[in-house]
Amino acid sequence: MQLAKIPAPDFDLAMTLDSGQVFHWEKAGAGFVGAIGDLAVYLEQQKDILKASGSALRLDGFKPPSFQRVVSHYFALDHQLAEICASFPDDPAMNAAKQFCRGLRIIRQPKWECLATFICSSMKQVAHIRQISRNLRERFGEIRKIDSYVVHIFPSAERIAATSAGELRKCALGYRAKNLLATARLVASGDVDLGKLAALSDIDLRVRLCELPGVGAKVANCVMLFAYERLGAFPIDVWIERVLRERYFPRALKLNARRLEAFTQQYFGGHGGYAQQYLFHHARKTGGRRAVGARNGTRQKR
DNA sequence: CTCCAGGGATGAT
DNA sequence: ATCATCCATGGA
Repeated sequence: MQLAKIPAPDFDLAMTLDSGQVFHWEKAGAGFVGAIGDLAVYLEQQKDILKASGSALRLDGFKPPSFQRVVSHYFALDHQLAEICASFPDDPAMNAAKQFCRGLRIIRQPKWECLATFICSSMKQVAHIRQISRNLRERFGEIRKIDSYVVHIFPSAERIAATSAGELRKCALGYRAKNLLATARLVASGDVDLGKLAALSDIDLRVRLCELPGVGAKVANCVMLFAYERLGAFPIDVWIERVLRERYFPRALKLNARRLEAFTQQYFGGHGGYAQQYLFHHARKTGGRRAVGARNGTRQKR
């Protein structure tokens, strides 16, 4: 197999793929197999070199230089990580996360795939989101082959729109099935043009995304960050909320979502999305989960 | 403001 | 083998 060699300094492939922003890459041999849009891809990292091979359904006009550009763009190898990290606030929680997450990048995901996946993510944990993504792809996604691997790419909005809520439920979507179906229909019909939304301001984009079934503030911010390159978008899930409460507001009792959001916007600044991703990944991987022995009765009241 | 559906992976017992 | 826990949106 022929592997393109792509320079990738300041990049940690494994950590990036395991940081809760993308859910379809699988370990394979010394690397990972997955897809970038319609393109099946195998990847492995050796120090500062990313080795990659890809195969499309249509072989015409597909040349290595453009393939390398596709991979570099997807993994945002052009993001100036040093500058981004230097823009983070200087506090103990942030500094620990920054050190821990060296090489973690916010990647550029296809819009529909990202939106659909995060609609499915609501009330789910990473392992389960991966399972749902696999179910959807294996049931509805087109097949590609890369080397000896078989890859199911993410199904289009049109394909999802042509299914039924019952079919989607078989993919373990539960009540998310009707939201995914409704949003797929809006996108497939052209009533919503995800590409055109890219022209909107952050505020307007968030409003438009939140109009879609199954999309609230958290999912909208994830899609803005991971598919629209709005690096200031700061999704607040339970992990991040826990970090914020414990590390930034250890004494505050009344912190509603509105106040938290106002704080994150002004405190973390234009690269807040990166800061959030680093805090999130660090918390998730270092047992940030309050010592699982929440046994002795004291589950706070909610 | 509060309450809660909903369901599969995960880890504790 | 059973049981509690994790979780975001939207509606009551």
